[in-house]
Amino acid sequence: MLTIGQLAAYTDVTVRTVRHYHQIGLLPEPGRDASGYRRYGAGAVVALIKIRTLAHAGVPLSQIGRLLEADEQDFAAAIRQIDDRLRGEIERLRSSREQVTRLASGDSLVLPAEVVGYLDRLRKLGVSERMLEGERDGWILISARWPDRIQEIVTWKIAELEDPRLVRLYLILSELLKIDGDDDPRLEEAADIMAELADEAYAAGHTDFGGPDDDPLPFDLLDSLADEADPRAERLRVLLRERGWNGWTRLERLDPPDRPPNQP
Amino acid sequence: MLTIGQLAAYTDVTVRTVRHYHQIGLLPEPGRDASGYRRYGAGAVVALIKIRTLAHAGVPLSQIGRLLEADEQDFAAAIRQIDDRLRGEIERLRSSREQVTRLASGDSLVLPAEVVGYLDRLRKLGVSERMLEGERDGWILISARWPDRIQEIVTWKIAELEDPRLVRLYLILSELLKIDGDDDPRLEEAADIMAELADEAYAAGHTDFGGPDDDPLPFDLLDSLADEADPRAERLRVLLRERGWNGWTRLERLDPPDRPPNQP
DNA sequence: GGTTGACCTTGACGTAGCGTCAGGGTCGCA
DNA sequence: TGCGACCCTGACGCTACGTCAAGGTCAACC
Repeated sequence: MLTIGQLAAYTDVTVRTVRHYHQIGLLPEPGRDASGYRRYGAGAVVALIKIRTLAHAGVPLSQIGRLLEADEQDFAAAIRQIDDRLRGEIERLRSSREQVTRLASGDSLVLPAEVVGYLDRLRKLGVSERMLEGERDGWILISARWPDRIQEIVTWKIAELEDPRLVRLYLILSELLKIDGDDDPRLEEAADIMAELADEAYAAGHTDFGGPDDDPLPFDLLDSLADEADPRAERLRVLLRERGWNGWTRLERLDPPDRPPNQP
Repeated sequence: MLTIGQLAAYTDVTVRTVRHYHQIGLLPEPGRDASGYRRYGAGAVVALIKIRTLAHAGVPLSQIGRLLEADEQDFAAAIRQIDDRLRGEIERLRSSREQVTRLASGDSLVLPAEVVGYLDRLRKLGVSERMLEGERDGWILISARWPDRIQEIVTWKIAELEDPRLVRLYLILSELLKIDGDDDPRLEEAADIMAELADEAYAAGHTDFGGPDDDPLPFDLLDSLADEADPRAERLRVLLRERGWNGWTRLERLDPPDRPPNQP
């Protein structure tokens, strides 16, 4: 006859685990010896091994009791179900792991590799770290909303960087973020560039500025992300309104144009 | 500005989760509007996405805070650690799943396929289901103790089945289990066969009857498993002692032989 | 025969990451 | 003016045990 410790050691579980199984009625309480110690026979070892095997496979303890008493058909069905759960769980972990391996550097935090490439590109162009942090946060929002289209979007953004005016825009904003002045003339230059680019795109018939669907929330979020990062973002929006464009990360043509604008 | 429900929907977590992250200080409490509702900006969305990504990857919430503030080096180290954990977890689940797929039939409950084959073999020889259940339990003990040697052991047991006397022994025991009689003469015949086989093996120089190591516990367990299954097992042990053999699943030569034995 | 250390007993609280009421107040719309 | 869908705090529940606490027991050693 075994003590609880010997039983636990033999079946490679903890003593607490055995007692827990008693508590929930999964393993029957054995008889006691003269001093009140539990004494186990071989049957308990077998029962505990069965329980342990199923529990280790992720079967909820609440199901194991029924499972061990089920007939072959029910058992097989339950096993299939458990296997499905396991497969799903493995898949979930596998994809999590994929995500995590992308987190090797701070830059790629929760961002797909494509976006990291884009950010690196900006960095090489001379965009400041401060600006890059803002970009990064923006891309986090974008990646969260359109995880499937992220490659397409990045490709498009990279192509846009061919235009030196856009690069200039980035560098201006980058510079402005470094200083504190509230009315730097370069803010106007930035607005000029943005409006100019928007005008051209509009003329070329591109109407879906900035995004592939109709949900305005992501764009509002991107806008307010900029606002939270720097108060001058709002000033820039005002300048853009003066030039006939509403919004910020997704520009909308103001029709009829209201320049000068009525600021509320 | 978003309400907590909108934030949760956008980041694909539950409202309760957001509140939980506030509680443990992982996500800062935002400002409140006039009626006490929490109002979130875009920064909160970004922060929550970061948290969610790490949490989903299995990073403990208690580490996520530090992780998000760590520098690139610490971050990379932590990520490696997390990746290791994930890999281990996946491996564990994968092996669990392997185990579970073996559980397709009741027979194979927690038993490797080789053993199931052996049990099938016994069944075809005409061994009763009652007897098979006992065998099954015994093999569970054996598989638990020598998982690596199970193939070897099964192979050896299958080879032994070539001897018609052993088959006869199984069938006798099988028959005896079906009836209730306490002193069937076939019990003596069984003991005769067992002693005869043991004598031959002893003469041939096989000293490790029944098992590949010196730990007596598994054999004691196997013996008492038989005792628990049927009280006549003890009677059989007595008969074996009379024939010069001690034990049951692992026979030991009594030297000097003490026949007739002194029963206590 | 006393002491020590490893075991056993019950009981109860702690853990992680939320889910799920309960008992309220609020918003927006017909 | 209601109604349903939100929001608030507080608190208990869940899984599968881990981990004290406060005792009793066993075996060995001095």
